[in-house]
Amino acid sequence: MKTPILLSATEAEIVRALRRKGQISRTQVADITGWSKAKTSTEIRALIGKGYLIEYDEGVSEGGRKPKLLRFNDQIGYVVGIDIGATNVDVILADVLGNVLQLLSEPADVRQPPAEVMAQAAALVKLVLDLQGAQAEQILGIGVGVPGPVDFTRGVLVAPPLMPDWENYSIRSFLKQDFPGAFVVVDNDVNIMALGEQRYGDAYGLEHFIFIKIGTGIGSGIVSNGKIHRGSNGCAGDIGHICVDKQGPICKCGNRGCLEAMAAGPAIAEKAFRAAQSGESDILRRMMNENDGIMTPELVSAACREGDEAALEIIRESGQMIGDVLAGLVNFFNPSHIFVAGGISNFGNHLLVAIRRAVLRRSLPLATTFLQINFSRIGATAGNKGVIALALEYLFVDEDKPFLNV
Amino acid sequence: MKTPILLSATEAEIVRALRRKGQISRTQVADITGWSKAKTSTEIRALIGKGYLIEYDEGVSEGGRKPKLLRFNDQIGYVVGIDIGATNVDVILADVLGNVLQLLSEPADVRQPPAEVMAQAAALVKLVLDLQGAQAEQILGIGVGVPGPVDFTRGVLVAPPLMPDWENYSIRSFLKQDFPGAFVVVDNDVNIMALGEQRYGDAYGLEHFIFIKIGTGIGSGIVSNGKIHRGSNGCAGDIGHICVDKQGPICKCGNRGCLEAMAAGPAIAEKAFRAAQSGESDILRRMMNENDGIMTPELVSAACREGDEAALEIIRESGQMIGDVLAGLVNFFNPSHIFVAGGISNFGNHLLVAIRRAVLRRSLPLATTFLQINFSRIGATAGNKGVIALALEYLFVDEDKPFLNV
DNA sequence: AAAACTTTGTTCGCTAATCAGACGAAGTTA
DNA sequence: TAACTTCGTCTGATTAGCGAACAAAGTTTT
Repeated sequence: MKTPILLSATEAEIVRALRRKGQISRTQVADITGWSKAKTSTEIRALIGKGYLIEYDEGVSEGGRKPKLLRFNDQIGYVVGIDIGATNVDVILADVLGNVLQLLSEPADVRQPPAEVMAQAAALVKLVLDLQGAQAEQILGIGVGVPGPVDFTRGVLVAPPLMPDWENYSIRSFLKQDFPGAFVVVDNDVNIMALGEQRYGDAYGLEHFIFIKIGTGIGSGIVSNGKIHRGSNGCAGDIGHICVDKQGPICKCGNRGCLEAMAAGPAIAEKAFRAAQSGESDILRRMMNENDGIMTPELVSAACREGDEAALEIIRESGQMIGDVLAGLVNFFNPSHIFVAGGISNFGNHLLVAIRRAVLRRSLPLATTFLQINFSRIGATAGNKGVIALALEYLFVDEDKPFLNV
Repeated sequence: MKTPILLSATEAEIVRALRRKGQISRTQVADITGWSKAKTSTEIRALIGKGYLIEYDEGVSEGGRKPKLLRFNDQIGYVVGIDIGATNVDVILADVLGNVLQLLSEPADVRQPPAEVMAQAAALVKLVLDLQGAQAEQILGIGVGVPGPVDFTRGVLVAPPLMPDWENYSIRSFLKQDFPGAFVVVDNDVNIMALGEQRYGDAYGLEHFIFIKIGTGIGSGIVSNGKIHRGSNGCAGDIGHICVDKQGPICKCGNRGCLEAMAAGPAIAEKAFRAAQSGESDILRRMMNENDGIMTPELVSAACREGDEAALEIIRESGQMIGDVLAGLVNFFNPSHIFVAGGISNFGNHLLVAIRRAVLRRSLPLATTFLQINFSRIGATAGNKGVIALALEYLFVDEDKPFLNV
């Protein structure tokens, strides 16, 4: 099967309307597009004939005949999302409505050679297919998220710090071997989380926002004028190495005082380790001892919940540094919303309050008056939702506007 | 006359093609659009009939009959640009091809009430009309640049720090009184410089770049995915108050160590003043004495050209601080180019080198490998070109896509 | 419960948009 | 000078798309 599915300009407009509304009647399509009912009707008949749309239900009457509601035909096939994290691979099987049908997650190590990791991912894809009783040929498209900078049009990583072996490795080519009928779209993991938030989260319909993920590293996804801003090399949003303190500790990137080195998970664990050892915090010390002497950000989170002052202070410091950096970005970019996600977001409101306070203190009033800073409520699943959203984004494309050589 | 000129979707496509090429033959239009020659011919005949296009010359033969080249009809009227700076108002009269016909500049003080400044601008517009022997009715559109945050759709300033009286003052309404036939588009001055650079400068066709203006203040215009990024409140690009030193001097915004307060014109003059007084630099002292004891950035610039080490060090410091901030923005935004303009750009290569060095040191390799940082070669005139580009941008609009209530 | 209205979606005839191809005009090349 | 090219127009033929009428399936009024 040829994919992505090419649509004429008229068909593409119907699909756009349908995507916005989820379900739609013929009359609504005519209203939205401005076409005559006649044209609308024949166009939709054609789309149903091709198997892309189906009449699935009757809507409620508004004083007359009930409308027949249309939606995408979930029988035409599946989309797959592959969310490659630093330590895990998630594989999601969904129908073309975006409903998640199967979800598998496995530990994985992206420092391994790309062929191995991708083979693992491909095996998982075959597994979810089996679980669903589906065939590989039924996969229409695959969206892939990777924790590194991506050349979006080529579907290739460029100079990824976490996974140097992946340089110039073509994820698209690999997946094309096992799933020749499917198109493959690859993007950076944080961009994908931002996309997920925009499609299925609180960022729905927003024009300008920043999605920031704080875990082992710190990265961000940027949406400008409603579209993902990837930058000229696909590495936009890499805020982890913005300098917060010229005298700060040396980061693995070689510079001093990077945000990531001072405020992310490892830095938090490091500070907590010292607080535990020095006796500054009994709670942290106890927790660390119960954990074989290993300090983790999760323990700090637990200590916060118990009200441990040292742990709280560590979190506040992180929040302030993150907020200081965000303050500059708010001045520069003027987003309407900032969404915070990642392991660190489990630290709760203390972190958020510290971030907000730092941003408000250092940003211009005009930029902060309507600014909202919140945790992503879909947080941990934003990536999973995003890879599906990415695949669905390119499931139907306007034949007049070719965009990438999938 | 009704303006902006509304075009059907087909007509709009021809206009887009024409804007890209500047001049075009019917056959080229048919090739670009994919329409039949018949349709192309009749559509163009209609546009000529309405007076929007003219056949102005014959092109060179490519082995057969010579094409008749089309372009916009410069007889249909004029566009006006009003570039309001902190200390000057520039008024430009141009034809619809973007050729500057008249240009007047007058000192002005934006701290005056807006009605006065706008009256001055309107008088200048009438003056350029007289000089050209043209009538007010012939003005099709007016592009306005102002040194403050603009709500683009309303054509109104919001919370402008330099010009508080302008809050909620409608530039559009004022100009509509004197020039009821013209549409009015208002934008921030740095956005406009970025637009000028994109249309008439070295940024031609670039997708992602930052235009930074360094003068009394420091501001930037951002282009993402080929379009001006204005942010959710229209104040994106306001990088002058990003913090470079938490222990720095207090800025007029109330915070400490803002980039603007430490690296812009006044800070440079201040440092030079001290160098002159302390005797650290004889050249600066002499120059200041010859200037009635008043130190200005221009004097520092002159001292640099004479090789004064103290002056050069001041410039290097400014460059480094600007570069430090830009480094963060490069990581975040990943532009392909940064263009530097404003009074400070007269300081020459020492400044640029210091900026580049700081950016290269602190930004990620991937983001800097292909990054170019240069002075805007159209620099001082970028704003003038930008206001005309802005007016031309909305001269013809697609009737199906209303965008602003001009 | 029948009659009158409403809304949805299809059918049908007509108009206008648009195409392919022929053609004349105006060049260049052999 | 003849042969070929390219540009733009013109001419039927086709088709896309509209409005209006209509059938289907509701709801509201009487």
